[in-house]
Amino acid sequence: MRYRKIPDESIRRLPVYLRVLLLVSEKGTQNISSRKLADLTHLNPNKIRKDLSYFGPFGTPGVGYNVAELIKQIRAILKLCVERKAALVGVGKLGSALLGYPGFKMYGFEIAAVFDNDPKKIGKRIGNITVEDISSLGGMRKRKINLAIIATPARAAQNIADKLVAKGVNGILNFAPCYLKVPKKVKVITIDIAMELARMPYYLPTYC
Amino acid sequence: MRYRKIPDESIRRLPVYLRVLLLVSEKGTQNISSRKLADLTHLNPNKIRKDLSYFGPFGTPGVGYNVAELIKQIRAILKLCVERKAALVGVGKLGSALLGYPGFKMYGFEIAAVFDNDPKKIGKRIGNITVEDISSLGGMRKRKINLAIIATPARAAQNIADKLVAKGVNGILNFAPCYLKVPKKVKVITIDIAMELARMPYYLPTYC
DNA sequence: CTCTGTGAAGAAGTTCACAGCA
DNA sequence: TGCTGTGAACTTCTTCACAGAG
Repeated sequence: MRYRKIPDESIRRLPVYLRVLLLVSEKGTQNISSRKLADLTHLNPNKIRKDLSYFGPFGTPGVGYNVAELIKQIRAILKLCVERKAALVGVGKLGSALLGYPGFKMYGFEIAAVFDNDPKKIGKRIGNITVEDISSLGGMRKRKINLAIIATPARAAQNIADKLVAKGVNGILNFAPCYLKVPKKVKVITIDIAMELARMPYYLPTYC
Repeated sequence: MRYRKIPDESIRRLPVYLRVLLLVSEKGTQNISSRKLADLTHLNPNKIRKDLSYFGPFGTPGVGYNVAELIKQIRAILKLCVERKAALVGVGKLGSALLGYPGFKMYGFEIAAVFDNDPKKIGKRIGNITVEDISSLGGMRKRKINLAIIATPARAAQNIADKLVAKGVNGILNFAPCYLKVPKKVKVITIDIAMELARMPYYLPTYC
């Protein structure tokens, strides 16, 4: 495989592959073909082979991919092979939901600290985590937290992002409906829930 | 403007434009240029003009776009000009958070019914809505609900999607981490929160 | 002058089609 | 035979660059 620029879209799909691979792995499946993977993900098998080929020849012609091996490889590509600690900022309804969200574990994420600015919430224990004052964002480096999840109102998000970046965070999952300005080295992924829903009616047959 | 296939990516950006237009509209701004819109959205001004030009010549050379007019036009394109009612299925932590989420209103969405299968939750009042038994999904058509939000565990999602489609729902916002098989006429948008986070480490400088 | 609208060029992403290995 | 890996073709999306309107 010669070097080529790897499409962001391919990176976006790797977690999809990982999810179904973990699923079939639990069922004891040893090998899986790109066609079977395509069935399970509803993607094109050519696309899947191409995506994987950017990183190496992981498969065996005539056989397919070894499930355990491919899981290991995708985890390595995505750098999921170490446990990652994230700070959650904002313990409103959405923040609380994320705190209890079981899905993060499968990719090796742990919410290791929780912050809010509401005095009524600070000091409160949720599960086995104590809500800290947002002004005490320090100690992130010491606690090896370099990811953060922002679940605050939009008006607070930029200010919090600035503070997080200053404290060494270099990846932010942002649920606030706004654009966050950060240094180039910091990666922001924004999930704007209402905005996702907003484009739905366009695809519906309903007239206006 | 001659007919061309409109990129899905352009549709995806229309709600972004709408959001910032509503924002500047509140501040009393009358007109806005593609360059200013680009500043506010962090997108390329050429791209913005191109996106809008697929639907008509909304701007005035030398002046820009009339904010109120463009808001009206984008709402029409996205078919957001009527109030849309959605059913929420699954009143766990995430479902509850979505029920109280204020962001839907700005695009004209209302959660008009809530369903769960937990007897402890059925009949309970949350805000001014009563949780209904999931087996009584009927009456959706009568209540003019044709959108649904699935916030259940993955194992339940497909079954619920089937029922929703049978009851006339033709747009589903799915938070369960799984692929939903639905008829072609039904539009599904899946938000897999953990999966979004899963591709973050790839972009970080951290070694594995 | 400023700013839109748009054909044309360029970049990115997908699919095809097949050589070659098991 | 079955399946991977991959150049090449194709499609989709983005950016450029500029004519023309205000």
